[in-house]
Amino acid sequence: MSELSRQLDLILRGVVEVIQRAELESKLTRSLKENRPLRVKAGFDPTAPDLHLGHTVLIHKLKHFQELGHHVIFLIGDFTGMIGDPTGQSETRVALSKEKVLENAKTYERQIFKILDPAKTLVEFNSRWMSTMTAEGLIHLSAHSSVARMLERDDFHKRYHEQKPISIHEFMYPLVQGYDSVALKSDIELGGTDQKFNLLMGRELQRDYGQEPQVVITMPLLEGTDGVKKMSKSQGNYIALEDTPNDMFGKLMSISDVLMFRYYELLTTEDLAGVKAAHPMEAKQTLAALIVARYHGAEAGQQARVAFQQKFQEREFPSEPDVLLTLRVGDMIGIDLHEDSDIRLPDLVEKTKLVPSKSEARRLIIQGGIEVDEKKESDPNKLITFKVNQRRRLKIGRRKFAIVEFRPEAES
RNA sequence: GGGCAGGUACCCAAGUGGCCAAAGGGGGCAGACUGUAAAUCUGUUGCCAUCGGCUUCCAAGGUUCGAAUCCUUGCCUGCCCA
Repeated sequence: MSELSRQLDLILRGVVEVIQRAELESKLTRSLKENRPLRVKAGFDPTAPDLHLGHTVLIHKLKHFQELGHHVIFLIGDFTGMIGDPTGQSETRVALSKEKVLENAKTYERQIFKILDPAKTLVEFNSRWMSTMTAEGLIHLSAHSSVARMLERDDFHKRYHEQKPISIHEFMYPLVQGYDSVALKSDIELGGTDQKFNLLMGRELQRDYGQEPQVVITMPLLEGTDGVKKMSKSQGNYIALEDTPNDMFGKLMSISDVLMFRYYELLTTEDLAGVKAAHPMEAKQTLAALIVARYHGAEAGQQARVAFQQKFQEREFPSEPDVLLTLRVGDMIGIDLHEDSDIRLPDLVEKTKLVPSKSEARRLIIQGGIEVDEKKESDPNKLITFKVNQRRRLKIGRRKFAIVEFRPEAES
């Protein structure tokens, strides 16, 4: 197998689309002949510091390029982050302070370097060239595209037809992202399929600025834990790389069986036929353990698996409760320091802060979602009695646990 | 600048003077069930409370015994015309 086809093989694995395939081949050929690595760019928004599994689809593809000896550029869109990606029209994003961006960038680096080789990765910020661009420059840049062109973009198009607001500044987003490719002279840009428009804008701008246009490679979007919408911070359906092992494991266990195969396909190199043959629950636990192990180490993967089995399959009280609550005299009714003191059950549940309001606590009790010391309590007027220094174990709903103790004397 | 249509709970969306804490759907939560925090079914989903009370329908005023609903002003969004 020639070096060219070996590289193509790895590069094309799992991709959705390459624009243009022929250009990719000629770039690779030239790169090999001149021994000049290609510049491969992928951009990320620093609005929240958490990377999630959805991002790793892209990062893994970057990793492939890195293994083939190309230059990988991890672009942090600190400037574009201030514009706010037009997807999800509701909330206006808060402008990030410089310190916050730097802080987020640090977090990013820590996370991506679990996959990428730090020595071979160039981390860039697009504020480097964008924050010094003059208003004149910006207007010149915006002259490179048209409103009609912008409205071709699917989400703009939809919003326009649904009579939903589109702000002018949102049109700037693709332009700035495209200009990043000009500034970085990138040969290839990677992105999710939803980024296709922005990625293509890079090609157009590069052409306008007299550069050879980049090759665009799109990767599938990973569905979030709900199995429908793409994984994203704003949807709350994400699994962050820095989730605790137990959280990560639990979230992975909550995905549907169908979604499990998708995750296997995009996030692991496991043999898919073997996965389908296995028992679904076993397969899901294996997947969860595998992914936890990658970001937290092999041992953490095993531990998370054991903890999960303990907490959910056998429904045991976990070794680490979510909350440790200490009751004081003021919390109790019928106080007698030498004997027992009582507290109303809804008050007790509410005080753990694991429930948003007392009404909610009351509902949970009536619906049978509360256990005190392994015993279901469904009377909302029930008084729970505590002896001095007594500890009780409280289970709230399916997966919240608290230990409550009554200490009349303040300590420390 | 002018004309028109809108702004309802976490989201979408019904409601055009009392029967409205506000239909329906989604999402969330709980229970049952299960191989799982999958799927399915059932219940529940403003706050406080024992009956009952309190604060909500963009905001501020007003009309009325009574307003999500009518009026005024303002803010926001979309469309059309300039």
